[in-house]
Amino acid sequence: MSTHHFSFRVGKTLPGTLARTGVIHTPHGDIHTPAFIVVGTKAAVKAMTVEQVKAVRAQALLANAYHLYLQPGHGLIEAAGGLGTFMNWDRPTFTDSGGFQVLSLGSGFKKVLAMQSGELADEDVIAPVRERRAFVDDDGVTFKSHLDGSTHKFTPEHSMRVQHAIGADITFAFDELTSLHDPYDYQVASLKRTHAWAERCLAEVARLRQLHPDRPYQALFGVIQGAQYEDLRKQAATFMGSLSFDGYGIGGALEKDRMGEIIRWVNEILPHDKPRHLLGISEPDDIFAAIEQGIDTFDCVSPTRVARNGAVYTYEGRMNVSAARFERDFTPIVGGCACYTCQHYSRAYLRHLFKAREILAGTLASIHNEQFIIKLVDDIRASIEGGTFYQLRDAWLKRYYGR
RNA sequence: GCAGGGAUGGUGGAGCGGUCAAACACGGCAGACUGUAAAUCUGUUGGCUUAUGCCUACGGGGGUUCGAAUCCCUCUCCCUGCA
Repeated sequence: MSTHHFSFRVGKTLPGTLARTGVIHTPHGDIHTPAFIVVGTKAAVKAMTVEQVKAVRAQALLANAYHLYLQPGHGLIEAAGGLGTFMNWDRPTFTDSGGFQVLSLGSGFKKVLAMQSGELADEDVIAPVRERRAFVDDDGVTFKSHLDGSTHKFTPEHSMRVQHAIGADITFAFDELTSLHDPYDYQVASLKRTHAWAERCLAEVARLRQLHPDRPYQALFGVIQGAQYEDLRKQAATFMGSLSFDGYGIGGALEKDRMGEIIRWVNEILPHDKPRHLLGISEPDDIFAAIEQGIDTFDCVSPTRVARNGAVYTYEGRMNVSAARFERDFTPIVGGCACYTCQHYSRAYLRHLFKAREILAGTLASIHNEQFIIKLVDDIRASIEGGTFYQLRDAWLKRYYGR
């Protein structure tokens, strides 16, 4: 198997489900799936060194084309020898296309990401047009930089060129994210646009590969949209599955209550011999549901973001370690946890660091949270190999959510 | 000693007769965070009880007034000038 190519091999499967183990082979090494991919948007996992990220057994890292285009300036990472070399990360890398920013800087700017359709009022989810910093049309997305307000046009071709220059092993097609609150008509129009963009991404990548035959192979994953609608998700999986992508991302608005169901619609249709990445998900119940329905990899900012804001994972659920009740709790976050933080520091010390606004607080909490979620996914992988998936799932979820 | 200026809730600091349990900031407490706009954002923050309720509170005491953190007298302490 050439180290300069990309491949995916399915290992064990779980009868009666879409769950499977596997190995994604990339020019920078293998990823044993299911796997949690840590997020390092701007070529850094926030508050963590690469050594710390390796120590929590992260197999791969995902950065973002939008941020790396704006922040260090276009061309710098390419000049540095690519993303991995630049940031001293020698394992596999992914880049997101900037598609998420269509939503997070557009209709979802300064809003919460809705995970249930009826839960919130539209005005809590949809930003007024005048406040938005991203505007979509059929050609692409016009961004007003969150850094300096300057205007940048991202098209499918542009995103692929940026990702090509960054040099990640796995790239994503440029897509449009919608909100659960966008009307059906808009979801239809948006999906059509995302599909047109997918074909443009494939064409541009083909052009770039021909132009630079010496470069290591960069895989391209197409992204399945369609929000919470079964017909649109299936249509998306059918169309995208027929194109020559190396793998697939499942993205967009996912109703939490129906996460597994939505993923199943898609994964029953997508080619079974290609990897499937679930974009932006890491809550434990979602992870179990997604893996059961055939998801191979995840990425999510939640473990580190939540950590910087004082929340840490335990087997009994997530807790805010800066709470007063931990003032004199000299036990580790999780007894027996193998992470550096739990091996050396107490809840009381972490609480102190958060109250004292010490930067170390976010680092120690991030180490624990990343380790916790990575271990969870690793344990699930082992349970599929060992045929104990359901035992692990039921016991784990009961302990964590108390239900 | 004389003249002037101050003393406000955990802290700093507004208010200068009623709409003041008292702006605002910080601190405290609680919560949220799912392809990173965010080491961020919400809520709350005298007590009792949970109400268009009562009590206690704006250095201490005493007044004026229907009503005072706000005006007057006095005491204590602090600051700035002049001696």
